Amino acid sequence: MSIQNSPLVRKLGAYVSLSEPELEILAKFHKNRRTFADKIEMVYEGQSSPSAFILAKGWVCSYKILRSGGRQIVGFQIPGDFIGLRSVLFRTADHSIEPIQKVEASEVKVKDLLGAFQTCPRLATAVLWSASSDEAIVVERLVSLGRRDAAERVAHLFLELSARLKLVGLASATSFECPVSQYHLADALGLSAIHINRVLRELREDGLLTFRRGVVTFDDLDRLVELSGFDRAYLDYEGPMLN
Amino acid sequence: MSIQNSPLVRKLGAYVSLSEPELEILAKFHKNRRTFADKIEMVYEGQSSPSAFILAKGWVCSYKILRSGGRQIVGFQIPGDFIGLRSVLFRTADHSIEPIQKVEASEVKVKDLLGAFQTCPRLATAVLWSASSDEAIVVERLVSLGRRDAAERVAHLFLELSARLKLVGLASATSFECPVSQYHLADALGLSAIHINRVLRELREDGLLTFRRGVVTFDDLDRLVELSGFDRAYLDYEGPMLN
DNA sequence: CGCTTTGTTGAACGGGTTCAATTCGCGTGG
DNA sequence: CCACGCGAATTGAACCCGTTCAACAAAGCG
Repeated sequence: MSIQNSPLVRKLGAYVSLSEPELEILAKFHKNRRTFADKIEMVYEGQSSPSAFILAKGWVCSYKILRSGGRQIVGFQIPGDFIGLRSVLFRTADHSIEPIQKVEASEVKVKDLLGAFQTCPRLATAVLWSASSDEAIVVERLVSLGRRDAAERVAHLFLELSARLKLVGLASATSFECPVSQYHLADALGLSAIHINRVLRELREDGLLTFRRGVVTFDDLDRLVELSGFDRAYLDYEGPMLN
Repeated sequence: MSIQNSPLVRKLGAYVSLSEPELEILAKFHKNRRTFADKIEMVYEGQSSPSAFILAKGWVCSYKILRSGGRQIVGFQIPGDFIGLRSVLFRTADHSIEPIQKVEASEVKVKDLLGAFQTCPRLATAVLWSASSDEAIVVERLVSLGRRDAAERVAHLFLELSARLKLVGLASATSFECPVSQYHLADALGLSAIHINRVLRELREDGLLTFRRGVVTFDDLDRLVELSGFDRAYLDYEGPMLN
């Protein structure tokens, strides 16, 4: 895959139009490609000097473990996403990161990243933009956990994932591959896996969506949007905002 | 107050040591001081080309309204905090912002901000750092809403606020002024105001903390930290990380 | 082919909500 | 100075969404 078509460039290019030298730097970041097996932490909470990664293939989730034993998944990352940027900036990981399936990712050193910011300020702006976009996603999930019921949460999460996957060409209008288990969904949405199961059945029987064998299919997109209060605009970008 | 002692400089300086020209730019941002009355939105969801602000005095909250009528408060901002940065970057506000009491804030234009990034890349880095710190706070609240019960949520929020207020010199070791109502707490923590009231009573009767007449007092800090699973480190910075 | 992980279903329980009513604190005007 | 009004705080009782415990089925994998 050429650098122009990599998921990362596709994403950052949506915020800031990138020039040759900037593309070169990003190309350099794409070296050091490594493979990680699923269920083995890439970063663990409390780790010092953790690495950041650019995810090239496969999904990972970032989460926190509570003393009580519970787990809260903060988000799912898909190809093109930065992983662990915050942890790198703060020198200590404030959350763990685990592949959901076998993944490929490029390691990015703090020094290289901050160095690139000095050379190409526009890159810093693009990354700030990307980080803000990630925050918008976390905020939207916060709203889900705070004020939406179980069915609304599930519908909203799948719509969010669909929108993000479409951006990097990994989802069609009504369907996408989704490698997460019902336990993942439970830990992401603040519910029990048992209840997730029941809600998925209801959504299926109501003709809203089907999640089976790692594939999500929207059976009635309009009603899903209506049910979950999903804002169709919130992950839509119409060309670079900084030229 | 000199620019060196403003809450904003105090905060950004914790991430990146700032040079003269950088301080000058920040000083310029501090012009345009405006006053806002409480309960009147400074920014409303969906607003196009909203302004960003640097909060100088008083508290505000940012929130989203759901079609169902419910409200989810995403966070409370205190003096020194950036407000609406994300909305400015995306040209459209994805949340509303409302003063909790009468506040003073300086307006910051997108153009000036992005311009400053070109001139002073270190400033872009500092703002990225600050934004990452804000995200860490949102993530921690996400964990609360997902996996902590009502008493843990309340305790954790007050400990978080205390840590942030201490950074800008607005809290003592065991007490701080907190202008929010029980309705604010409910909307921030995904609970009903009625339940917040009961939980506050329990915390008080158990000798853990007292919230009365706009003042929070920690009656037993250690047990509060233990109860809520608060990470004492997560808002602690030990000097600039970029010199 | 056996074992582990994931998915599925039933029944009892419980934390938190909702509805309804009362009280407190405090600024405002008579 | 007191009556009034209004938002915020309190309390009680019934209800419900989602949990927990327990069991079993299905799918994936070495």
